[in-house]
Amino acid sequence: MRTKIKDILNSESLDYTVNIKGWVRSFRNNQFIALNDGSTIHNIQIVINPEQADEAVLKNIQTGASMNINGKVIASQGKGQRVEIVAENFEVLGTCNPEEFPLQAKNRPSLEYLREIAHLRFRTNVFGAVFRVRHSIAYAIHKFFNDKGFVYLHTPIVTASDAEGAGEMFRVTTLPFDNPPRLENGEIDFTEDFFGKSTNLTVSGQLEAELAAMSFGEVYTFGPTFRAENSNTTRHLAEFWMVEPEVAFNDLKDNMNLAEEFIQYIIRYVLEHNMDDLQFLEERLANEEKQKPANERSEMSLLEKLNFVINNQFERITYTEAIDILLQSKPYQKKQFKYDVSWGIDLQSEHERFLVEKHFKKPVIVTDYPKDIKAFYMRQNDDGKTVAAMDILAPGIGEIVGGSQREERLELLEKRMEEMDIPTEEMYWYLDSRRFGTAPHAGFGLGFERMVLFITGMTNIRDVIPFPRTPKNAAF
RNA sequence: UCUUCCUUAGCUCAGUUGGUUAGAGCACCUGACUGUUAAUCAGGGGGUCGCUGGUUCAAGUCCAGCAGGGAGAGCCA
Repeated sequence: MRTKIKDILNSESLDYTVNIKGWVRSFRNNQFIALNDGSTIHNIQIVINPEQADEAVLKNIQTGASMNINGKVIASQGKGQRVEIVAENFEVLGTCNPEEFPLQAKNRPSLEYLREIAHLRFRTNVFGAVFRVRHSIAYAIHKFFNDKGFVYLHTPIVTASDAEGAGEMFRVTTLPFDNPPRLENGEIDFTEDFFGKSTNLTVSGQLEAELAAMSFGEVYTFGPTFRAENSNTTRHLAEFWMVEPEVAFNDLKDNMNLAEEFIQYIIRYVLEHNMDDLQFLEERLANEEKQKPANERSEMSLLEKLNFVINNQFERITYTEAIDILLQSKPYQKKQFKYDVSWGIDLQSEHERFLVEKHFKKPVIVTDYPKDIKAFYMRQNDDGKTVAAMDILAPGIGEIVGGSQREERLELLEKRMEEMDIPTEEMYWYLDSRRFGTAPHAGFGLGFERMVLFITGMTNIRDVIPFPRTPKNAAF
């Protein structure tokens, strides 16, 4: 029966026999193996007697090799660790040629290089920590909603809905791309396609979630999402995971409260369950920041930032107030913004960063945006100019949540769809939810990887998903 | 897609105003040592300087194109 390294390190007991299996991180002095099994960021030290070992076996104890070890857990005879394992017998299960294996203990591979060997990068401390934390965040999301009585809804990955306008879509088809069937006017005949119509990968499960919310009251989705945008940034992926709660009878304020509670819950959960990994990631971030000029370094360490977010309420301002703050800001008056500020503009990155990182220095919820820069389904406010939208902006990440109260009034929704050229006939199923027992409701979407970025302090979204899909890259 | 920067050994990087045989640290290999902590010490091997073309007596170095990557912007989560 295999014992996990995490359990040995967490246990107070000594002088018991264990079997452990894992991968060699380093082999020192022909005698000391640092072994890691992924259960924790920490290694355990295995002490072997080189005189008892076959020389051929000894030679195979190389960085990256997998081993099976039986031995006794004892108080460490040396300094640097509390316990160690004296091996009684051991074997190398899988060898690892050091001339070919790139992850050697003393190497300092860059994150960019590790991205090119994403199939091996799990075996590093950084990615071990990141993906254990990623797992915890995913689990915390399900636990949060489950404990509140939400129903987890699996919305379709292949959709025919082309209406939402959340971005460019990936087409799904079985038609031969070199010679597709065509109509008389030359257009491709999608009635011949697998689904009998043009289909794409989903860009959002929101519209389907709204339908289910009209029965269960509280639902959430958590699944892959695809955007075929040619986005090359540290915070965009072509394939990413999104969480979308949708709650009947909630208004915008309820929606904000839910989102804030949700984010704080996740952070609290990770602080409670992944402190070892967070401490390592905090150190990693501190080292990365040392490379930057002093004025670009963040004022808080990773753990300080996370504690700050759970201990302080998010700032809540309306779009109109945000514009006023920007107009009165130093960078605006000194003409340091690249983009002009006036009521009606979409906030640019530089504006969001000023509000979040300079002015409020904490997460900010901006509400009630002009209706012309937001989606058709958002509830129209009485002023006739704005909609009940809310975006949560996080330091270093930008928009981490986008949500709104939805337009539940059929006539107003139909009118807005017509204004925005959304085909109402095709969307009859969506409009039916407003025809039959419509109710006020609200929801939001949280970018899962952006949340992982925020919590781990990593700076590139490609380093918080196992195998990133970005323009020109679908390796592994 | 736009702007900008980068590409030299397995990894991280030097390489001067263009000038002989392109360097360092680590990794790797060989040997020594054996309570080490990114073990240490001595020795050794390792390069189509991203690719293609151009300028020049001479190109890692200058110019152009292409490819890949980073950062920022747009779009958004």
